Order: sequence, then structure tokens, then C-alpha cells
Amino acid sequence: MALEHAILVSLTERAGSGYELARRFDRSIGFFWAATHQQIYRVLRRMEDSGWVTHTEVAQEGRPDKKVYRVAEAGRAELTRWLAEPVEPITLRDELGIKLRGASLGDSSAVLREVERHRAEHNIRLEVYLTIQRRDFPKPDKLSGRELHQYLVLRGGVRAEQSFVDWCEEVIQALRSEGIR
Amino acid sequence: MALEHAILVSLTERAGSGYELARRFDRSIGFFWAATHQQIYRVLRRMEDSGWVTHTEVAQEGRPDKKVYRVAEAGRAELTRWLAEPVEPITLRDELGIKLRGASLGDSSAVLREVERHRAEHNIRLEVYLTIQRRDFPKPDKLSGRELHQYLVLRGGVRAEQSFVDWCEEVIQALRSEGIR
DNA sequence: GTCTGCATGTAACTGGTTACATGATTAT
DNA sequence: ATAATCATGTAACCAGTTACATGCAGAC
Repeated sequence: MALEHAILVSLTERAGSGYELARRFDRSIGFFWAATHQQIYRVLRRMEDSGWVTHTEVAQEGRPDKKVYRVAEAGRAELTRWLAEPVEPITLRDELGIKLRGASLGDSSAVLREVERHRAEHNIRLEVYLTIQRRDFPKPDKLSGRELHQYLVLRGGVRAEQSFVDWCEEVIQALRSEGIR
Repeated sequence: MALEHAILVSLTERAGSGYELARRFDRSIGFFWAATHQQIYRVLRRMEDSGWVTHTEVAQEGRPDKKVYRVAEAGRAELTRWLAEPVEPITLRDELGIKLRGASLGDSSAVLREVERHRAEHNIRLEVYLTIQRRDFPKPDKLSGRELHQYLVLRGGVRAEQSFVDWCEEVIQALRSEGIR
């Protein structure tokens, strides 16, 4: 049930509409927990039913009205409770691994091209994260509190993407030199 | 729909019952794509309905009968088709990241302890993978074909777990020295 | 007599994806 | 004209989890 808590964290930092939350999930938080607007709307309603958030209708000029959500007392309590509770360490779930494992049962050069494609994609994400890191956290050892935590989460993204890129690189090298031998 | 294809890969290597598949998923393949027996049984039935696999009832002494599944022609075709098709590069989905991001809204020393716990867990997994690597692939540059692919998938696991451990380490260091300052 | 392993399953539920729908405003 | 952005939603579906259920064999 991490999406609820991701939303609670985001809304605690700043109140916002479902649409705005979806935008935020496209950036920062969503790099580590993706969510579509449909899911966010549904979860927001459930959270309101549970009394974790409340909304106020806000009229706008030239734009549709929006519902601005903010965290209620029960939501703050729930977040604190959840923060003290253990969560499962993540487990790999990589389709590319299955493809690689089955490569000899099909067109293995197609699998190689697929690994190259993944390397390129992970490289792009890595560059995005590194750009954010340089721009928003140029002096990391000066950070504390919320900013430090945000920086460290971003570091997790950098490390993960870097390690995917490195793995793809190792696979590409190994498959190519196998082809040559 | 990667579970179907993971099962196809596994059954191509060797025919087996749902129970045996569940055991295999607890080891090798399951390190990269976890599945419970319930899910495997359900998917096997669906796969049989699609004509991808067939089963033969096998009577055993001292043990319950079992249904041994093997890949049918349509299954082989499906696997080849899927292998040539692109899949999504994986995206991080780490609850620990959300906890860290919200750490300042709750008991941040509890979050630190949680990161330490995750580090320990990822270290255990890393050791398991490294043990398999040393035992089953002592001479990696001599590998080719299916064995090479298996080795490379394992390398993905090693790299991923190592990078989680390193990240946890970075987080622990940063949170501790923040506490001291 | 209790626990572990082998072997298969049903049922309810939760979380997430995909497709579809509406409707105004602003920029090209 | 047309596409993009803002804003919210319904409905159907798929994948995965959790709980429960059965029953035999062999080990301790």
C-alpha cells in the first residue's frame, strides 16, 4: 500500500489536485513509484473515505475547476504509523532477464538488440537523474532534513540506473565476444 | 505477460509439474521473477487452454500423482514470437524510497533502522548469488549458449543486489553524519 | 503425534493497466 | 484547423497476493 503513503508524503509537502499529483509523479516521486492519473484519482477517493485527506473545490479562470486535497489529522497519523513499520526489500522483476535466459530458444541477435535498446533507455534516465542532481543538489554534504532525504532517494535512482547500464554493457560484451569466437 | 514466458523457458529446459516449477521459481528464475504455486497453477491451466503446453498424468509410488507439463508446438512458436518483441525496461518501485522521502515527517531513526535492515537483507541475497556464481560458473569466459545466458542473468542479480547494498550504505552514512552534526 | 515434503487446488481480494469519455482553453 | 494542456472521471480487465483446503508419506 505504498501509493497511498507516497501521496500522503507529497500532499504533506504541498496540497494539490489529483492532476497536480499526477504531474509530480511524472517527476520526482514517480521516478521511484510510478502512477497514472486514473489510479491517483481512485486512491484519493478511497483516502478521503478513510478520512486521511479532505478536499476543497477551487474555481479557476480559463481553466476547469479543481479539487485541492490536503492531509487530514488521520492521514498524518497513518503516515507516522506506516513510517515506523517494516516494508519488504525490493525484489527484481525484470522481463529482460527472462528474455536473456531464453535467448538460445529464439533469435539471440534480436535479444542482443533488445539489451542495447535497454542500455540506451537506462542511459537516458541516468542522465535525467544526474542533471537533477547537479542542478538541485550541487553541495550534497551541506544538506539535512527533507532536502537530504530527497537527495538520497535521487541517489538511489542514479545508482539503480547506473547498475542497469553496467549490466547491459556486460551482457552486450559477452554476447558479442561469444559471436566472434 | 512475462510469467507465461518464464514458464515456457523453464519447461523447455525440462518438463515438470506445477509443484516442480514452483520449486524452480524459488531458485534460479524466481530470483528474477518470483511466483507462488497458486499463480503457477492458474497460469498453467490458461496456457493449456491456449494450447501452449500439454500435460500427462504421472502416477508415483509413495507420493501423490502429478501432472507433468511440456511445451507444445504452439508454445514454442509463442516463445519465439515473444523473444523477438520489445519489453519495457524496468522501473524502480521501492517502498523504502518513499519512506526515506517522508522520513522527516515521522520517526527518522526508525527509518534509519529500516535502511539497515534492508542492507542486511540485500547482503544476504548478494551472498547467495555470489555463492551460486562461484559454484556453477567458476570460469565465466569459457561459457557459451544457454549457460552463458544463465550466467549473465545471475550477474544481473549480483549487480542489482550490490547496488542496493551500496545505496543503503550511502544512506546510512549520510543519516548518521547528519545526526552527529 | 506432530512436523515437513509432495502435490493440487478454490476463492476472495488488492493493485495496477488500458481504453474510453468529456470539455474548456491556449498555442501553432 | 489541430494539437497540447488542464482537469476529472468510468469501466473492464489483468496480474498478483493471501487465506483456506485436502490428503498421503516419511521422519523424529
